[in-house]
Amino acid sequence: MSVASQDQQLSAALRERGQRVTSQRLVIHRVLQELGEHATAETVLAAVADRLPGVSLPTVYATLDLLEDLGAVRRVAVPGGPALFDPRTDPHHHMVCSVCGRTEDVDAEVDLSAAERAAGAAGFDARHAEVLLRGVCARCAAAAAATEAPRAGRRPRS
Amino acid sequence: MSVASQDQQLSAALRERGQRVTSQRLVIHRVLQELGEHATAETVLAAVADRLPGVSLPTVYATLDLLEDLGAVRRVAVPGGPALFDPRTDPHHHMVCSVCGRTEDVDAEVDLSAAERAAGAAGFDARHAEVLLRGVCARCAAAAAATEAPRAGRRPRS
DNA sequence: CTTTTTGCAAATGATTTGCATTAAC
DNA sequence: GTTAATGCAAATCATTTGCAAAAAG
Repeated sequence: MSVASQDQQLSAALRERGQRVTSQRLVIHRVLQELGEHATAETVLAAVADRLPGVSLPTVYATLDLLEDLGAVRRVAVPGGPALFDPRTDPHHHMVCSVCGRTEDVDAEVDLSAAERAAGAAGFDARHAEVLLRGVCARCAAAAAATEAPRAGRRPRS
Repeated sequence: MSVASQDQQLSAALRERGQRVTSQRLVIHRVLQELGEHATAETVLAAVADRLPGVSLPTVYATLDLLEDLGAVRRVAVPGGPALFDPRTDPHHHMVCSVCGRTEDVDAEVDLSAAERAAGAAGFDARHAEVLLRGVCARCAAAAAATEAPRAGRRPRS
């Protein structure tokens, strides 16, 4: 899909909700698409700053929030880390490394209908479903094997 | 399982790792079991305070962290909210209301092996997998229907 | 006795809010 | 013109850290 047509779609969606089409919204949306990968609000701000001097973090947050609401972006909750915003909106899953926080996509066919049905039965209107994996990434596993580190007291987040 | 035997298990696990068995650790563990539902660190602190005057939040956090590591507790990442600690360790899933943040269990049989395999192929050692549903809970859906509220500007977390 | 845990106070980091100004419509 | 959106600075909230005192082994 072309950049122009993406802008079109976003503009249309905004107008339909009676919200305004601003350069910030368009640029932030584009930039996240171009990044192509999960990004924190800070990262988005940095990437946007070139093209739109003076953008503020609050605006980035507000816009990402809005885009999530519009279904144009998916928020990935990383336990104990800043939120990640994922430009991919097609069905896929995530794995999060408990050690370093690294978050990556997992492409796999999983039938989530049973979970959606159960939620629906409880009166919950599910707008989105994904699998979340927690564990240790290859890099950290290797590092741990090498270090064979101590383990005590208050544990650092690494 | 009796409270005493749970204490035993935890004590054994701690000793095996060369860590100390303290009353804080035992009580926090017990209390979370007794709460039976997802709780924030604050909630745990409040519940623990009765039986263990003087406990501090840092200790609660450190202990919940440790319990998670031991597999005695599961941390549920709620996007844009405080972390929840779930005493249930048997396989189940979660749904989070995007409006009020309410988080509930979802019991459903879902085959996650495809996702685990995909992660493993990427060198990721998955220690845990669950389905995360995001949407609107029954209560908030009803409230929204009644209010038919405005929608603009920076959006409150509600 | 030695080393880990704890409590306290203070720091940090992410995200949100108040408010005056600017930009959309 | 009106009203929503933005930028800025300051506030808030969750979580973590430094350090000396207390407790476990």
